Amino acid sequence: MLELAVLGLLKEQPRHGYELKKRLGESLGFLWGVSYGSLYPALRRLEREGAIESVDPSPTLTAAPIPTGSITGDRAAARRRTGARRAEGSRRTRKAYRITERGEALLVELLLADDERADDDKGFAIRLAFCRHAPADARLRFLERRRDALRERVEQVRGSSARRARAERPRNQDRYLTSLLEHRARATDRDLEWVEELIAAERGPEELLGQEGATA
Amino acid sequence: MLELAVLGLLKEQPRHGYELKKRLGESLGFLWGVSYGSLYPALRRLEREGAIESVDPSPTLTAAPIPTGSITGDRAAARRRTGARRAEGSRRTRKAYRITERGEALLVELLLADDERADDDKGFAIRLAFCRHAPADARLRFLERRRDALRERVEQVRGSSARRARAERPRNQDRYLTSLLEHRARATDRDLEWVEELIAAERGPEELLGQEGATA
DNA sequence: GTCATCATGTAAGCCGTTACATGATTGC
DNA sequence: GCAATCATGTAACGGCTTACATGATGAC
Repeated sequence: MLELAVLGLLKEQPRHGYELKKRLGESLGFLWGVSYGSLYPALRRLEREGAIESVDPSPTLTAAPIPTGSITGDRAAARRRTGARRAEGSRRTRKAYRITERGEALLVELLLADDERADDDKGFAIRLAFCRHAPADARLRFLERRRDALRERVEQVRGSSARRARAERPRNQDRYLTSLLEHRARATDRDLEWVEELIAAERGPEELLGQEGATA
Repeated sequence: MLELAVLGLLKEQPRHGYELKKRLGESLGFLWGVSYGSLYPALRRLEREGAIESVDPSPTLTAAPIPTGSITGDRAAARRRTGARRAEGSRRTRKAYRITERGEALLVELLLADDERADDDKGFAIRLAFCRHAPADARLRFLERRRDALRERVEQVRGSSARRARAERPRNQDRYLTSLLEHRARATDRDLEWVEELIAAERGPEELLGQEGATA
């Protein structure tokens, strides 16, 4: 999840850890709080796997022809000050990363991965927030998968209610669980409608948004 | 969370681990999957803390006058077979627990604890499913707390949308995040309404449910 | 020169998971 | 006597958190 978010943000532009955390907090703060204790290890992990690479230090570049050496402008300023981060010395000061081709593949893979979180509300929300960085077809599959999961859930909740109605007519002293079940059923129905709208918009953007067409 | 659920179920009646897991899976399976790997350690933890106690083995009882020696009936049968679980030998066969007074206090405490999960949807759902085992006043405070958290969230989401509208008019290529925010705002509004209904029902059960009044 | 902020990292811990090991009871 | 299932437990790991340690830079 964290890795997906990192890759998503790095696809926009190279950034360093601190900035990533700030960005994450700004856009997803309401459903997620990332901490350094997980962010930095994640960055090293991703670098080890070749999904991202440290930008700036040397001419050993594996990937594409992106103009090296300017992250935001103040990156260049920082170099002027410190002397290119001491060329190779004691490390410290900011370390920016850029996404690689492997990273872009990983982004799609993570978006479509069906770990436990695939059917999880929060997991879906986070994925959705970053799915714009994935190609259109992956995005569509992602949404359809969610739709299917929700449909299944609707069935399930219905079954569950039915079972309860049958079995627990005697000791039915828990109106809380009942109410929870009902509320969840309604919420799931709405989630489903929403996702179906998203899918429709994905397929025929012409009439549903005047802003712009397909992104990828 | 797990401990809360365990205490809740044990308040109904004494049970052993395996049974607890089954019950948990039945009633909350749709939002939770408990595993032995966490259940059994939790039981030992709770026993160590004096929140629950092993039922049956000896006449060293700390708590109330509950008829010892019959958990479901087949408990007695099991004893007949194995010889009172070998009195004190190699342990094995079922080990049932009963909630203590300390445990009942802990149940209330956990219900009202404001750890991170207090403002968390899933956390609330699980608590709600078991809050019927808490006294009425604790239940009411629990619901009010949730209501307040949701109200705050509504504000927050509104603020967030406003900030986005102001700041990101230029590079607004993410209709996904926008849609997510809107959907969440609506969902939160509905959650709030729902909780307010629960609170109303809690306060004046007369007209809202014909089944039974306050439980505790 | 010192304080706030930017920036990177480590260590310990929490709360759960899966996978595995083992034993007892029941039904056939 | 053998399989299914009931029943209890351990080990290793996962992903994330908090708290802590440290260092660089810029403002005053």
